Amino acid sequence: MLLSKSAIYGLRAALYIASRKTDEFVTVKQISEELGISFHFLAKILQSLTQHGILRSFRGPNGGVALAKPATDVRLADLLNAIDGATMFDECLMGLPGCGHERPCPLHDQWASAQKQIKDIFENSTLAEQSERIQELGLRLK
Amino acid sequence: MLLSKSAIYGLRAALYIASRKTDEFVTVKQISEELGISFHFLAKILQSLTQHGILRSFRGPNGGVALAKPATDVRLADLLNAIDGATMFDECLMGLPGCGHERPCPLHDQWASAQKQIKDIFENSTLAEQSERIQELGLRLK
DNA sequence: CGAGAAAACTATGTTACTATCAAAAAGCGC
DNA sequence: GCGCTTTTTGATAGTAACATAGTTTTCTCG
Repeated sequence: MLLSKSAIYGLRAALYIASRKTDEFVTVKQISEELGISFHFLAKILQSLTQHGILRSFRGPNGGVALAKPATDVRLADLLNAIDGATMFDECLMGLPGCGHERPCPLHDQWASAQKQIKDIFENSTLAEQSERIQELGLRLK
Repeated sequence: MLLSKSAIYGLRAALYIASRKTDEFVTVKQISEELGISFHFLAKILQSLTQHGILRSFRGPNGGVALAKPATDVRLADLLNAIDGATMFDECLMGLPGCGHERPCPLHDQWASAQKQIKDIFENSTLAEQSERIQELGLRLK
């Protein structure tokens, strides 16, 4: 699996929040029910998004979570980074330390190309763009 | 990590064997020492390659493992398949069941493109080609 | 045939990820 | 202030991947 479950859940939840197009807070419970994700598990994931300044949260009645900044300012890569820390975008396919242009592994060149393409998916797209697409095309998060 | 440790070790070991350009048997111990991989762990991986008809093995003195068929007939994808079974080449990036052209997830199209490129790396290259490159360019397996 | 060498098999331990639960802290409204 | 709601935090299991150790089986060669 390319992404961890945590990353996938966090991604879907963030897209769900952004697609609502409102600043109102949503409860974690509602998100978990809408997307079919374990409430407690999701709560912990969203918590780390909050700590990384991607979401803001309020407790108590009418509380919940919301985006901490405009959806145009949140790249998908930021989400993955906040959730899983180091990603596989820069790792050698064969796990060799110090693999690079000077001391390449056998698959280095081909992998570098594919790697760039994957990297671009997450670095060149924002929550805003994606939620736009979701609403226009009626894409699913579940 | 895109590939599991098992897959990486198996890949490197297979390339090592193919690069020797001889039909003589190599011991698992020698491979494990040359590549810096745990002997027992590697033995288990090579065992499954043997069971899938990619390697052949002999016990006892002068025993060891060798390719079961010409290196030109072994695609890298065959190795991954034998080691890990189902790969991530056909999975949805967001883990949604039934994600496809009709009911796509938000990232489906972009991912499908990157996915194809990765798939090609493993399906369109054989042990023969890669070991050729390794010897010509002096690439490293460790 | 017996000794040694090597793969094959079985078992155990370690770590990280996934998932769930329970309690605490914080905020809202009456 | 009190009770309710909701996030936050900490603790606890289950599971799979990673790693190591030991034992058994099979083969070769003297």
